[in-house]
Amino acid sequence: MAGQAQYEELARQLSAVGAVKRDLGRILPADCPAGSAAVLATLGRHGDMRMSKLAEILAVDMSVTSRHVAHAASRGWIDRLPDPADKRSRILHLTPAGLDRLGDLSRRTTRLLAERLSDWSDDEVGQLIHLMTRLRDSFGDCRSQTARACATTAGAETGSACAAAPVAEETTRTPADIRK
Amino acid sequence: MAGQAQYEELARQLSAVGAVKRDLGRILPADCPAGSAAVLATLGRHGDMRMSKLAEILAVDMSVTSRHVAHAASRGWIDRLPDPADKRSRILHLTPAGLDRLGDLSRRTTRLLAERLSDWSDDEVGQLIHLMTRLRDSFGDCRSQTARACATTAGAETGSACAAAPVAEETTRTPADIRK
DNA sequence: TATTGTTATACTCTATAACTATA
DNA sequence: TATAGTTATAGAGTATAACAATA
Repeated sequence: MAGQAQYEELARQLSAVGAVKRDLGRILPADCPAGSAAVLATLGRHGDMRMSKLAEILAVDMSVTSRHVAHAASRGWIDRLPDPADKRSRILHLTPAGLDRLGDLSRRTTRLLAERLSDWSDDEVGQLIHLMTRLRDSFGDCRSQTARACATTAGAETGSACAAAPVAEETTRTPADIRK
Repeated sequence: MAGQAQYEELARQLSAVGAVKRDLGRILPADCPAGSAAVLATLGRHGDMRMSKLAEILAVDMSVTSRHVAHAASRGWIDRLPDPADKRSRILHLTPAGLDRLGDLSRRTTRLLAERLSDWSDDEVGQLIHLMTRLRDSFGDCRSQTARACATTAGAETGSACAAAPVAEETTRTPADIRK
């Protein structure tokens, strides 16, 4: 465990990372906001999946995911195929145009990172990736009942710690109509 | 330097950190949004400073800073004292109430981090802090002409790399009225 | 004429709630 | 009755632009 001063500093640095994210966001093409870019990147990394699974990976409410996905679909970057096993479900699938777009996004991001981190060693970048991944895992990468599905579809995941601390709320779902 | 796959993974993890930030944001008191909390934390860490300096540290446009500061000031958490050296300027100063509030924020944040990172070693937390600080520095902690002031007021800063790559735009300032 | 700070406006991201169509 | 997904609405963060006061 760490001391209070360390936690405070970590909180500050987490807040400061926003500046980096904003910089990365500024190089995106005008018709592809960060939300859609995240959708494309996630599908590119983990393959086809359902809305709920995507919402879980992105750790945002499904309503948010739905909007980002709708935008990407309207541009023809992804298809929302029917799920033969459940007619309520939709299988998200990257189209060739989506792959193209994703390649473009990758090049832009890579170029900026390579420029900014030109004096970083391969090992340092690896360490940062490792620690950030661990951080996300510690903050409940696996929440609620859908947690089991974590390692199912995404085989080459990051080695998440699914048995960590219990998390109160459920992230990918909103309370639903509990009319008291 | 690192490879493209690493940069792509780093970009994904940077995006994913948003979930952690959102979790931290959820434990804030209702009258203190993240923007105001960042203002208080920065003043608590670096001491009194001007608007422009604060905007630079937060790496957001000064218009944004102005709004966050106005909110904090309206709650009595900070004073905007006149700058004897420049009547256009204002010196931001934490009030006793602001210090109280900051203490509260610190306790909330620390509690959550301590809970989530209970299985992290002191050293691991330190490494993450180190790498995130370095990341922010690499992304132009010091931009534009105000860069010189970086180490002036904040002595115990983080050892930023002020002589890094040249940055195109200026972050704490908007184009101003260039009526063509 | 340039700079400091403020304000108005617009856009993105997010969560909550209500709704549909299935299960 | 519960779940998958959609949509409407509201709140926060940010950037751009225009403005006021001062340098």
